[in-house]
Amino acid sequence: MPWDFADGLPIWRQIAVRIKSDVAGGRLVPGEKIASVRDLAVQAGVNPNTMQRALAQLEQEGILRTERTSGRYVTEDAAVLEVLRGQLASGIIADLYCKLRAIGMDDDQIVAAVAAWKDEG
Amino acid sequence: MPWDFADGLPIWRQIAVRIKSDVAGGRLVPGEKIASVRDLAVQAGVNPNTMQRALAQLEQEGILRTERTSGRYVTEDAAVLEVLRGQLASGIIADLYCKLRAIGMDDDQIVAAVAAWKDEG
Amino acid sequence: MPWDFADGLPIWRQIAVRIKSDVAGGRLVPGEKIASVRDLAVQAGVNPNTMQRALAQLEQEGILRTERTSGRYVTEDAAVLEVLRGQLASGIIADLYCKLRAIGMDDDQIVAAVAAWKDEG
Amino acid sequence: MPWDFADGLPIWRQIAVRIKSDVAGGRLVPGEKIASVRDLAVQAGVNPNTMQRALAQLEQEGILRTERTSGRYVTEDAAVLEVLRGQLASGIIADLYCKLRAIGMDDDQIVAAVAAWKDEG
DNA sequence: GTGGTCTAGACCACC
DNA sequence: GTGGTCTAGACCACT
Repeated sequence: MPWDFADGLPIWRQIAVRIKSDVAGGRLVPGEKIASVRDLAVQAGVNPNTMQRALAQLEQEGILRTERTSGRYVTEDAAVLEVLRGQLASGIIADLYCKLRAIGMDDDQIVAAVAAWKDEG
Repeated sequence: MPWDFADGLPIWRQIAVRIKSDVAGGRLVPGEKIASVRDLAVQAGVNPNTMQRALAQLEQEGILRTERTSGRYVTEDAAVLEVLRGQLASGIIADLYCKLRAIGMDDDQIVAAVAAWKDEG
Repeated sequence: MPWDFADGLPIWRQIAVRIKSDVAGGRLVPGEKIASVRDLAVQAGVNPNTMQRALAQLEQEGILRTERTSGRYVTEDAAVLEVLRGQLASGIIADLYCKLRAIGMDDDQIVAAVAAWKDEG
Repeated sequence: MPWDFADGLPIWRQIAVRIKSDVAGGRLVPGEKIASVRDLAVQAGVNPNTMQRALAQLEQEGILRTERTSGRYVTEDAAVLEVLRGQLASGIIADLYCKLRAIGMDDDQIVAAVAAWKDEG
C-alpha cells in the first residue's frame, strides 16, 4: 500500500478512504469483524496509533462499530452504506470533471467521452 | 507542485504529465515559446537534468519542438494535440472506471452518475 | 465503585456519601442490619480501616446504630432520615446551580429548565 | 485543574467538556482567539497531544474554528452556541434527576426542591 | 488477546 | 511562532 507522503492528505485519512472504498465495494463485508488495530497497522506498515486514528474516524462516521473487548465490525446499516457510496462516487466524479476540464473539455464532451469509453475500453 | 517520491512513477514522468495537461488545457499555447530548461527546473524545484529528461520525452512525442538557436516551442500540429487530449482523457477516464467499479458500481451506473453530476454538481 | 484518588475528598468520605445515598434511597432499609465491616470493605475494594472510618462517621451522624454484640443497623429515626435526605438533596441542588450558572443561566432559567426536563426527558 | 483518572472519562474528553462550559458561560468569548495548543497543554498539565485531541473534537463539533497559521478561535455561530448550552444543561439536569431519584425523590419533589432552593439558598 | 488512552519527542508546512 | 502529523512505547480495563 503506497501512502503518499507528498500530497497534503494525512496517512490516517488516506487509510480511512481506502477502508471506505473496501466497505463500499464489498471487500469488507457488512457485519463482519475486521482485523485488529495492531494487525491492520502492521499490514499497512504504519504505527498502531495512526491506524487507530483512521478507524476512530470511520467509527465516528458510523461505518464501523466497536465492541470494546471483541473487535471492530463493519456496519450493517444499509442507509449508511448507501450514503457512503454516494459520497465516494461524488468525490471521484468531481475529480474527473476537474481533470478533464483542465485539458480543455467541456461538460458535454466529458459525459460523451465517459459513455464512449464504456463501449470501447 | 507536489512531486510524489513515494510511488513508483519517476519524477520526470510526473512532470511530463503535468506539462501535457498544460498543453492540452491551453495553459501553454501552441506555437509559443516555453521557458528555458533551467528556469523550468527552478520553478519545479527539481534538478535541470530531470526537467531535461521530461522535455526530451515530450519532444519525442511531438508535443514540443526545439529550434536549436532560439528555444523550445509548443507544437502547432492540431493532430498531435488532439491525440494528446485523447490519451490524457483516456487515462483519466480509465482511472474513474477503476475507482467506481471498486466501490461496486457497474458501467451503466457510472455513465449515469457522471451525467447526473453535470446537472447537479 | 470508582473511588476517586485524584481529588481532595478522602475515600472514606466518598464511601460515607455513597452509603448515605443508599440509606436515603431505601436501598439500605431502616432497621435492617448491614454487612460486616470486613465484608463491606471487600465489596468496596478498600482497606477495612477505611470502611470502619466511614461507618464511624455515619454512626456519629445518627444514620447507623451499633449493637455491640450483633452488628450495625440502619436508623429507624424518621427525623434523622428526613434531615439526611435534605442534606443530600441540598448538596446536589447546589451543585446544579453552580454548574448551570457557569454556563450562563440565571436562577429563573434554571428552575424553568428543570421543570421542563421533567415533562420532556 | 483536577483531572479524574478514576472515572472512565478520558482526560481529553474532560478537557473538552471544561472548554465547552467556558464557551457556554462566556469565559471564552465568541470570535476571540484562544491560547495555543502548547500553552493550553502546559496550563492543564497534560501532553500537547492530549490537548490537541480535545481541541480537534471541539473543532469538529463546530465550537472552535482553526486558522492554520494563526491560531484557534471561538465560533461566533449563535446557533452552535445555543445548541451547546442546551446540551450541557440537559446533561447536568439529567444528572440531577438521576441523583435525586436515587435518594427517593419523585420528579415533582425534585422540581419543587429546586424552585425552593432558589429562594432560600 | 481486544480497543483505548497518554506521554515524549520529532518533523512538517505556513507566515 | 502557529496547527498538524507520525512514531515509539507504555499503561489500563475487559474477557
